[in-house]
Amino acid sequence: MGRPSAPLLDTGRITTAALALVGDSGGFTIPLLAKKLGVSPSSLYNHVSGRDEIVELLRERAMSEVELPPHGLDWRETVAQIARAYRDSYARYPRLIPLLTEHAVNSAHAFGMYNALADALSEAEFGPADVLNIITVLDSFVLGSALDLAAPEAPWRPSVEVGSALRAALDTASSKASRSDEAFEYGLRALLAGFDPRLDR
Amino acid sequence: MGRPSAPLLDTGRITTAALALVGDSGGFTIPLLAKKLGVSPSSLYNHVSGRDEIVELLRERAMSEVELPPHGLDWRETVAQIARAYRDSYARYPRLIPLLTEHAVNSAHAFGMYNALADALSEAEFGPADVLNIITVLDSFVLGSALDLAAPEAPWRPSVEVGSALRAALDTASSKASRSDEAFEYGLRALLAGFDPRLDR
DNA sequence: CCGTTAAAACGAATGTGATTCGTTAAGTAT
DNA sequence: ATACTTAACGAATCACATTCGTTTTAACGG
Repeated sequence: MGRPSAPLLDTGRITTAALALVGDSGGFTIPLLAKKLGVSPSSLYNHVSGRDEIVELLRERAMSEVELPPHGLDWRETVAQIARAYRDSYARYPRLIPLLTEHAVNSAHAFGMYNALADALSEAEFGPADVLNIITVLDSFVLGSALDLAAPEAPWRPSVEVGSALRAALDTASSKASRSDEAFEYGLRALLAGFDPRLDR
Repeated sequence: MGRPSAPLLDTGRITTAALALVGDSGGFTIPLLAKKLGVSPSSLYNHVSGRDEIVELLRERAMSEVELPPHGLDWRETVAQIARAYRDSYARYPRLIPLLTEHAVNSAHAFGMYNALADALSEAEFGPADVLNIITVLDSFVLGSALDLAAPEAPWRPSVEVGSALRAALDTASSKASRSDEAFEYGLRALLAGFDPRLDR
């Protein structure tokens, strides 16, 4: 076939197609991706170094959808908005999260977010150690919540040995997504109430 | 070779060897596992249905190491001890977590833990909806914290665009493990302070 | 314009991993 | 003893990620 007049591929198209694959089935393989792009698997390697780089592109794409709130808000409001946007960006592609857990984070967008958090917390009365702890805690909580949302069905429909307290709790659950949403808000509220610049360590 | 006088394999030995593989390199493949057990890859299929079942065995093994605290403690103490034990069981094998995120949870031990949490919270003044939310939040936070611990090195050594607040925060960090430990305790304290039966939704 | 270089596609080939199947030999129950 | 099951093996299959050599054509420098 030789070189085409107009390139068939670029990283943007690869990223979009890969994200669609992940969103559909979670099954993201090079052959499937190539087929979706109407191209041979080896052609991809003219644009990316390998599968891992595609995963990084997906992370960056997801993170780029995190909108940072304006300056000047109350720190609680800033933190809450960032945490929600961060979690929403993962919630949009739940099947993406397991892929992202396999490698380190080096996302430019992620650091933009960390900067915004650090600035807001610093402008409140939080010291540097608290700032780092809070950012780490938020990161863990958001990622964990996204994983909870991605969990494939019924971790909440056990077979045996459910006590009355747990059963009553489970019976309050509606759909998985809304339960996960509600728990995220619940935890976020608890964290914001629990973070306090005056408790300072 | 034919059938050996004494069986070479059982699920316990398979689990132990797999856990050792995961702990060493994170690289857990059937051929490597077979080699470690001194056995041919296909022999494993006489004892487990496939790779996924081995992953489930690993989850169960890790969860079995979670020791539940005695009854009658203050709910904060109960929750704190369970959360720590839960997180420690993952922290012991950080490279295991990415494997576990790929499939649903159906762990018997996990339900024992959920039961203990539900009982303790219920004996305090928490209603069923709160109980479910708190369990979900704890689960997310623990899993996210374990993921943070598993993250392969320097998500905290960025290349560019670090503001002064973030830089100051990063400069307080010691080793990765101790930073992660400290953040976990910090977040746990915040959550316990933020959970309050009287705020009741 | 023309020739050289680099880009971008392809197909074939390699290596690894997961799984299946047929075979063999040794336990186990009638 | 005979029949059935268990647990090992090796060979074979299939999928995936990646590399390489080849081809065609775009882009660029004279």
